[in-house]
Amino acid sequence: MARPRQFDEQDAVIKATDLFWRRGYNATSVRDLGAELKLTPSSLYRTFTDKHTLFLRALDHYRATDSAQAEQRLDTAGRPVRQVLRDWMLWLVSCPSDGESGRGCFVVNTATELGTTDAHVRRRTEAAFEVTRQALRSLLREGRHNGELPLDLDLDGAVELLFTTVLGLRVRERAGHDPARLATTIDAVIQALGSTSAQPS
Amino acid sequence: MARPRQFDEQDAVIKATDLFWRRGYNATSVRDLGAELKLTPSSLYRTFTDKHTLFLRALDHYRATDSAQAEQRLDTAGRPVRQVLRDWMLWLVSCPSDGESGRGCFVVNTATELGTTDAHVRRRTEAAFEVTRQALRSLLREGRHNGELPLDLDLDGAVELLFTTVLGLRVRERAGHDPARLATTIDAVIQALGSTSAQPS
DNA sequence: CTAGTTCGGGAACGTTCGCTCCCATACGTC
DNA sequence: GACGTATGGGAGCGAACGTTCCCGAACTAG
Repeated sequence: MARPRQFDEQDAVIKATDLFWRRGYNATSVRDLGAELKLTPSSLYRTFTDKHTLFLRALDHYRATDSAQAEQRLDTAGRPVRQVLRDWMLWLVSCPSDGESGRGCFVVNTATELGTTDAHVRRRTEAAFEVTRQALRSLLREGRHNGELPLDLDLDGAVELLFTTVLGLRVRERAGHDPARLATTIDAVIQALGSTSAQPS
Repeated sequence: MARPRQFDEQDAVIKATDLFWRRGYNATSVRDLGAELKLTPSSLYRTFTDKHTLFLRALDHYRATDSAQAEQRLDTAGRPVRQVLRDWMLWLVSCPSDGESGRGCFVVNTATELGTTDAHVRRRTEAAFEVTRQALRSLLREGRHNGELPLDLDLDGAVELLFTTVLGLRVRERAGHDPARLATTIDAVIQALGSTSAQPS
C-alpha cells in the first residue's frame, strides 16, 4: 500500500530478546531498545504497540527458538538416554558461550522478575516449564521402558528432580558459577537416576 | 546531642528487606520505600545514604536473619542427617507462608536480577551461596562418617546436587509451583544420596 | 502524475525517577 | 531558659521514564 519498512521486524525481535534476556525487563528502557534495534520511538511503538507487548514478543520468540532447540536436543534419536540427558544439560549451561556468558535462561529470569505480578508473563513461563517437564517425562519413560533405567525408577520423582536441577543450573550459570562445578552437578543428578549396572544390548 | 529519631532504624531495614524481596530492586522506587517505611525522602537519605546502600543493608539483614536461620536448621543436634535435610528443604519452600507466599529467596532473586552487573551485590550473594555449600558439605561429611550415608558417597557431587536443587526449589517456590511437587523433588534428591539400607545404632 | 498511506526522524508530552535543599520542630546540653 | 544540633515534612531539583504527535520522505495503487 505505502512506504515499506527499512528494518526487519523479526531481526528487531531477536535483538530485543537479547537485550531483555541480559538485563531483564525493568532495567531495559525503551531508549536502550531503540539504540540496540536502531529504531526510533515512533517506529518501535507503531510496530510493537508498547514496551510490554514487545517483551511478550521477545518471550515468545525465545520459546520458539532457544527453548524449542532445547526440547529438540532431548530427542533420543536412538542414543542412550543418560548420554542424551548429560549432553543436554551440559549444553544448557554452556550454550550462552556462543555469545557472551552469564545470561542464564530468559524464561527463568523472567519468571523470577515478573512471574509474581504479571499474568501474561506468568502464563508463558508456566507453559514453557510444562513443556520441559513433559519432554523429560517421556524421555525417562522411554529409558525405563527399554531397560536403560531401572524398572522401579520413580518417574514423578525423577522428573521433578531433573527439572528442579535444571532451574538451579540455569540460575548458577547466570551467576557465573564455575562450569566444572555445574558439570559435577550434572553427573551427580544423572547418577541419581539409578544404577543399571550394564547397558542392555 | 539533638533531636532523637522517631523511627526504629532496624525496623525500617526489615520493612525495606520485605519490599525489595517481593518486588526486586528496579521495581521498587524510593517513594514506595518511603510509604512502606513511613519515612520522608529526607529521613531516608540521611539515614541510609541512598537507595543502593539501603538495598545492601537489606541484603545484609536478610543474610543475618533468614539465611542464618536456614544454616542453623542444618545443624543436626543428634537428629538423623536425612531427616535434617528433608525438614530443612521443606522449610525452605514453605517458610514464606508465615507471611504471604511466592517470594522465593531474596539472595537468589537478587543474584539473577543484579548479580551480573553489580559487584557489591555479587560479592554478597556469592558469600551467601558459599556459606550454604559449606554447611551442606559438613552435614554430609558427618552423615557419611557416622554411617547414615554410604561410605562411598561422592561428597563433591552430593553437595553440588543438593545446592543446585535448593536454588531450583527457591525459584519454583517464587513461581508458585505446587508444594506437593516441590516435596516430591525433595524426597527424590534425598533418596539420591544413596541407600544405606538400615540406620546404624 | 497524482492521491493515498505508511514510513523514519525527532521534538516534546506528562509522569515518575533518585535525590537535595530548606525550615520549623523537638530534643539534649549547659 | 537559651543554645546548638539533628530531626520530620515537604517542595522541588534535573534527568530519565514510557509514550505521543507531527512532519517531510518514500513508496504503491490508480
